[in-house]
Amino acid sequence: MDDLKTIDLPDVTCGGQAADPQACACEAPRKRGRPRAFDPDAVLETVLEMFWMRGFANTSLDDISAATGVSRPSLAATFGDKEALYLKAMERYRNGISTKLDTVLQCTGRDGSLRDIINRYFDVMISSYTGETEASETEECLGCAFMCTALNEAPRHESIMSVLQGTIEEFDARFERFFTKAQELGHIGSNQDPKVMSQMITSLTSSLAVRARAGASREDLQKIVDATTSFLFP
Amino acid sequence: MDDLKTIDLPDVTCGGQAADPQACACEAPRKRGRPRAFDPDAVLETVLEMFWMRGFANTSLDDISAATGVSRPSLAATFGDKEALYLKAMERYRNGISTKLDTVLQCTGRDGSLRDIINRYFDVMISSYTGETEASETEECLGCAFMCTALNEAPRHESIMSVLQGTIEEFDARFERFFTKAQELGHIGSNQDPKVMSQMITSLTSSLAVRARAGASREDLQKIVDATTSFLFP
DNA sequence: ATATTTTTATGCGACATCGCAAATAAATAT
DNA sequence: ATATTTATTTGCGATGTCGCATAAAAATAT
Repeated sequence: MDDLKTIDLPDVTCGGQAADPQACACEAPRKRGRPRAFDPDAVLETVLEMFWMRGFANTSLDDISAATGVSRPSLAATFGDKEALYLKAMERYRNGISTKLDTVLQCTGRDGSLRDIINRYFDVMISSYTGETEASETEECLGCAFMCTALNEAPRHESIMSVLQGTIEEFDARFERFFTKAQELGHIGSNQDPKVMSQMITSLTSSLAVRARAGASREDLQKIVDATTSFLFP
Repeated sequence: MDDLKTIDLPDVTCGGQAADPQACACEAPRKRGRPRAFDPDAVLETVLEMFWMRGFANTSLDDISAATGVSRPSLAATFGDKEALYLKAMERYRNGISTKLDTVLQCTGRDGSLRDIINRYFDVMISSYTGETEASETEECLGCAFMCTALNEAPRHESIMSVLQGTIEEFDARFERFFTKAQELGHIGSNQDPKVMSQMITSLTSSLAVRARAGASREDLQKIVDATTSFLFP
């Protein structure tokens, strides 16, 4: 259970100094004290996987320390307390998805039909939720790392709650922009409401996340998506 | 934060012996040993509220013992370990909702149009998710007690995972039956697919649960429902 | 070389959490 | 009345969890 999936972010390794001191090609002026012995970004990746599968409360700092090889005091010095660490891991997660969606949800002139774009979108999400990126058939039921854990903690952590709200708003806004533009380009009729369309998409997305967590396979989810999209975009 | 909402189940107090020994009107032959000093069903109600707002891992048996006045050994003797207690509380929760849906989702000859029925359904769910049953304006963000907690624990508890799967299947099946019957009665066209319709409803339901947990008000959710239902049932 | 800065290593202490065991209490059966 | 059954009470012990404090290590600045 070590290779969940690698979300490749725009490599911001520097500033956080990589494990190998000289390996960092960028022009960051070496900081003064003892250099870090670990890559914070790699640690966040591991931390994300742990929170994803165990949740916030079930993941102890000792567990994280053991899994990453970074001592607890070092974790605290780098990321802050457990809640801050969780938020940073989730920020990473959301950024990873967000950049993928930036690529997929481009509704310029013609990158295929609207339905194709939406299908590509769901393909990305299904991959993320099932962990079946290419051929890495993981046994685990992933779902959405943020939803599956944040819903549980939201009432107890003001910060998590507000990030949860923000994420939903951001998602809504993204799709409203998308469908508004799609309408301007004539991909959907002027009688349709972009807000309603985006509600359909976000609803289905949350449903996929839940079903994936409950063990639904890529095929199961794909069927649902196909049925819905052929209904919405006939 | 004590009065979340009272899910009134068909009163099965007996068999579990109420607090007042003589108050039990039913013909259950008094059991042999010392009678219970608490009502297991009332305890389950409190336990449900606690798990709902705190999640499984964040709710300790000591917390529950303190909140209910029942000692930990008594809890263990009555309900089993923490996981069993959680499952029983959630079973109670699901039963409460299920019986409400039995009432609401009757698609016989004419109890109003299909759209009215669906609107009644969402009204029940919104009430449940926001806790605003009549005038009990609770500040808390409820969401779905089961979704918000079970998604977090599913990978770690085989039993919770399987109940989660079962709940989803049951929900799907319920709506498929509903729309199939609605189609037979001519409420939706024969060109429409009951399976797709039920997917739309369950998707929107999960979306409402998530949004409610993130702080959406009844009005917020109602807007989304109205927009979607007027799209689906024009 | 020495000082300064930053990270790492080790460990302590307070508290929470759960399972379990033993003693006590309150009812019914004989 | 006595025995039996079931619940309750009390408390111990092992483990997990987190924050913090202190000492050591590895780099740069002067």
